[in-house]
Order: sequence, then C-alpha cells, then structure tokens
Amino acid sequence: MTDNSKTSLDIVIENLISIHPLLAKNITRAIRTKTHHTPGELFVLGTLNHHGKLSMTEIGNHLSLPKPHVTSLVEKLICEELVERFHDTNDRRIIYIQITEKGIKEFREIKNEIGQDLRQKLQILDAEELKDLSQASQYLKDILIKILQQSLNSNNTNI
Amino acid sequence: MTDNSKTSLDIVIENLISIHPLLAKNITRAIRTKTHHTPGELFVLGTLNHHGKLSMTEIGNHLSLPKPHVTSLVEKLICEELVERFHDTNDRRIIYIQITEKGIKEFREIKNEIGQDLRQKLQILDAEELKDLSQASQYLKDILIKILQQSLNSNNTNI
DNA sequence: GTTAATAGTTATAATTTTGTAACCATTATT
DNA sequence: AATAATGGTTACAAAATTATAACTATTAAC
Repeated sequence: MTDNSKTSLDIVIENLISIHPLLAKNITRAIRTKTHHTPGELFVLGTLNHHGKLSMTEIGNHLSLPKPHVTSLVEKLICEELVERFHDTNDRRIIYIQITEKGIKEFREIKNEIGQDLRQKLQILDAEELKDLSQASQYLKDILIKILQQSLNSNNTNI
Repeated sequence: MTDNSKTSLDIVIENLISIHPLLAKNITRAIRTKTHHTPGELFVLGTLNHHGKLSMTEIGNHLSLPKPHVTSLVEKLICEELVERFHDTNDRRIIYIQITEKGIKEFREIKNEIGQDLRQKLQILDAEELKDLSQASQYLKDILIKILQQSLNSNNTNI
C-alpha cells in the first residue's frame, strides 16, 4: 500500500468529495422543507447577496448553471422583487441582476431558518471546537472562492 | 449594526451555506461530465466506500435520500457489480449493501478523475496553504460526520 | 456594410431527484 | 394466532436540473 504517500492535495480532494454530500444533506434538504424557494433559486440569491450585482452570464459561471436555467431562476426572483435587472449603459446586451433590499432581508431570514437545524446540531460542540470550526470553514470558503475566480478567468468556454 | 456580535456559530452556518454551492459547482459538474454515473449513484458508492456495508435504510439516512430512490440507485450499482447485497442472518428483513473490490477500485479511479480539475486549480496554492487546507477540510469533514451520526440516532423519523 | 461573435431569451426534451401510496415479507407485540 | 410495526420494493407523479437548438438584439471585426 502506498497509502502513507498521500499528498496534502489528495487529502483535500478526498475530503471535499466527502463533504459535499454531507452539506447537501443538511442544506439542500432544509431549503426544501423550510422555504418556498428551490435550491437553485436560493443559490442565485446567495451569490447575488455576496457579489451585489452580476450579469446573467456571470451568475451562470459562478454556479455552473446553464444559461436558460439562470433566466428562469432570475425571473422568479424578480417576480418576488428580491432582485432587479438593469442594462449596462455601455453594452446594451449585458443585463445586470442586482439584489434588492427586500432580497437582502429575505436572504438573511432564510439563512437563519436554514441554520436552525445546523445550529441545534452544532450545539454538541464546545466553544473551542466551534471556534476551530469557524476558522476551518472560513479558510475553506475563502480558498474555494479564490479557486472559483481563477477558473472564471481562464476557462471561459461557455457552459 | 450588530454585525460584530456574530457568534462563531453564525459564522460557521454562513460559511457552510456558501461552501455548498461552490462544491456543488466543482464536484457535481465533474461527476456529470467525467463519469457515466449520476451524482446520487456516486454518493451512495462513496458512502459505502467509507462505511463498507450499510443497510438500505442506513444509506438513505446518511444521504437523506427517499427509500425508493435508494432502491433504484443500489440496483444500478449492483448491475455493474460495484456493490452486492446480502441478508442479515438475524433479521431477514434487513438487506445489507456492501461495496465490492471492483467498487472500491472504481471509486478510487473516479475520485482521481473528478479530482483532476480541482487538482489543477489547487496548484496555485503553495505547500503551506495546501497543508492548512487539508487540515481545515479534514476538520470540517470530521465534524460534519459527527453531527450526522448524532442526527441519525435522535431524529429517526422516517424520511 | 457585411459578417462574426456575444449576451440573453424562448422553447422543448431528457435526466435526475423528490414525494406518495400501496404493497410484500419478516419480525415484534399482545 | 391476530395485529402492529419495520425494512424494503414497486408503481407512479411531480418537481428540479441539465442539455440543445433556434432565435433576437447588440457589439466587434473585417
């Protein structure tokens, strides 16, 4: 066995592949049961909550969603006035989607709702563990965002 | 603003909610393009790779999949001889699913395939960052598994 | 000015996931 | 022995995601 020759990189990849379904279990399920939004809708709202404003194409790239899907998801969010759309003044082809005040408020509330179960489950951890976990998750998040940006600049082959 | 009063717990939850779609982008998409398995199939295989052997119900609980879905996913995996099924000798209602040698090998290969893109993207990190990341991801994974077990023992209301 | 490329939409189909209800076999309860 | 509960399957429907192709509007390239 060459198991002890595993690189940090191997470990990271294995862990990410394990973490994904665990998060899916806890988060996607909470979205389904606790909100009237689909996971896709909420991920778009979350991305806009983070970035403020993005073009349709950028949204698709960030979340790896096919363009037509982005169109329909954004449409639903617009109907609820959680986001709004406006044209780029320089290039009228580009449509920017921006989160509204209502959208920000809604996302915050939903985040709270969704967090409830996790919150409860995380209570078995003591303060120290929780602090470690917040740092670990922060680090992972930052790296993933960094990687994502990277891939947006290089690999811009259309979805 | 009471923003600076955010607890570690709040931060963890926000981060997890952000991390999920980022992983979904990188992993689910890779599964779709690089393998002939569906994400669901692969998550079942991955869980069995981790646990070795689980009952149908346990698989569903681990991944939050409805029972009928588990049945169909396992069936496909059995067709490819990646897992096999056998009855519990004490309680003949229970059917255990166990990963085969072929399944272990297949999962290892797929993990490699899927990791390729991530691997490439992670190369912008230096050795130190990579080590930190491997620790952070390991910590997060362990905690999530711990939380998951917890929820399996208490909340055993059927999916 | 014509052609090519880009941003986004519309329409439509296929796949995957989720949700329900009815059902069989087996075990537990009384 | 009769009844209830559990583990799993079958059958089916609904929702969500993914994938394509054709299309409009606008900008870029020649």
